[in-house]
Amino acid sequence: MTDVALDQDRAAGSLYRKVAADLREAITSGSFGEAGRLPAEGALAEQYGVSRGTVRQALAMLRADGLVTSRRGTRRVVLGTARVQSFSELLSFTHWARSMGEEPGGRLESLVRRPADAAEREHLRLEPGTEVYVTLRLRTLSGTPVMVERTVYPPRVGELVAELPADVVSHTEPLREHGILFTDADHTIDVVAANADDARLLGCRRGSPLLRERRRTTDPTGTPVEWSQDRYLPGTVAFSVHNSLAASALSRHTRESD
Amino acid sequence: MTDVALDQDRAAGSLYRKVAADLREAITSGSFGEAGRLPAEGALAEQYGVSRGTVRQALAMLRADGLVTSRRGTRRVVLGTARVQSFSELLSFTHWARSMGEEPGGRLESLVRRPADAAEREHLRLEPGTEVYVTLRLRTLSGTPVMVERTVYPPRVGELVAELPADVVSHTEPLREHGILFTDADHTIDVVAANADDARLLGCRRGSPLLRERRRTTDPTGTPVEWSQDRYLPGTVAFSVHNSLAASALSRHTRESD
DNA sequence: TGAGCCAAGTTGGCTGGCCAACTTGTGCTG
DNA sequence: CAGCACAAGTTGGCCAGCCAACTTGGCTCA
Repeated sequence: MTDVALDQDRAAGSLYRKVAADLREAITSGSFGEAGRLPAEGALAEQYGVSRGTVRQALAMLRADGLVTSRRGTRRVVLGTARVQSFSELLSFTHWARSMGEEPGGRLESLVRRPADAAEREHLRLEPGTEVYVTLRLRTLSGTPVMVERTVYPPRVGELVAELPADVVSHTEPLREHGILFTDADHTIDVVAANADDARLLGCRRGSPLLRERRRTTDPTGTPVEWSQDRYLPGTVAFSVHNSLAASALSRHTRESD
Repeated sequence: MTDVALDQDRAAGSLYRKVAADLREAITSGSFGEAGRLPAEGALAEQYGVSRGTVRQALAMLRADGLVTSRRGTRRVVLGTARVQSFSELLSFTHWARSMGEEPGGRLESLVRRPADAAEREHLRLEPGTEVYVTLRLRTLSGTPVMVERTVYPPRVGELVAELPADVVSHTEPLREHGILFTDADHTIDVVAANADDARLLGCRRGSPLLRERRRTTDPTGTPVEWSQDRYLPGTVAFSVHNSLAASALSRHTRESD
């Protein structure tokens, strides 16, 4: 809460991220009370030794995460002290599992290289005839199977994935070290019936319902780096979203439109 | 794209919203090409006759919606021309259905008033002994049932809902006219089995899978105004989310934690 | 006592400016 | 011809200031 707190590298680089991280911690630890009020922007600015604009930038992040309200004329109010997962926890099964204290596992069932079909070319923005790498992995939490993951990689990424040992837990971490960055993702969530492979791997009956998440991930340049389809056993996970008039990131659509 | 475009009340109030709305339309109509580049911030600022800061505020919205990238050193790149639904389309079944050209319908199955249980008090932040209004509604798209909606309202809101005719299609619209505003929502999405009521109303078998969305909505002050549980027939809808390192709003968690 | 006015406090919005970090293309050099 | 250095262009970030819109609580007045 003091200037000293900013000296710690609690967040990368920019001032407003540090302020946001500090405020986030203060909020979730209950410093302002459950439905309490935040100090005024001006007071925070003085406290952190930054301009009001920087404080507003930090508060906008907390606003988007649903931690605080923001309303002209009144101090900001603490909405909830619930922990908010970071982006990477959503993107990486491994990272997510570890942040919950569970032990993530993964077993590569198959990895094939073949020409991309029309849908894959569309999603990964590839030229006709381009080859893709397709993986099928069973994912476990503390030993119990929870998810089947089918991922299609473009050549540049797939070549690196193919080099990885079959028992490597995380794919995204070694990819990051090779300069493949994951910065944006579009997710679609619905329900499907388990096929024969799903049933065999997850130990459920064929036709039993699975929670499906389809995801296209891109790097900072907007180039697709992965197109994945994950199928979860019901009861193991749920997806949670916050949106607001101020900053929305969620939409709902019918099956046909995708 | 010109100053003239800003004269139209395409968006409420603030300049940056108008700029954002205009750019959004230009992008989705393909003015910059599928994976084309946007003009520089400075050029846009001059074009719209606003400061660069205002343009940046507008672009931040498009960034959060996943329409454009943003990367230091390079012009912004168009990520996708896919239409992005507005917040209200997510919040209101009625609004959402109409935006797709479908005819939304709703039939009130029951409305009871009773003391809130522990979970309801928790979600709506009510004092022990407070009474809530609980509705059960069957929702249809162009006549076919797609969703069962169970909503719990706090007294202030429930009193208004109870006054509405049983066949009114939209609840949120009349509520807005009475000063009840919906500005923030937390959603949780998972799979459940249909119970007897679900099966009867939706015409499916008992135990068959449904896509469940639980939602707590708050007004600008952070006061909860509704707690709802919607159960969709599989294949009728999917939920779609965009997130990015820059502005994330999504998280994933296990069943136990909620 | 109750209603309404009013002033202080607070956030929303916008401007103009400055510098740093990064990308890209150009042109030079070995 | 390959590779490197460099400059121009662009976005990220931060600041200081100003005004408008709105909320709240206290005060006044009937």
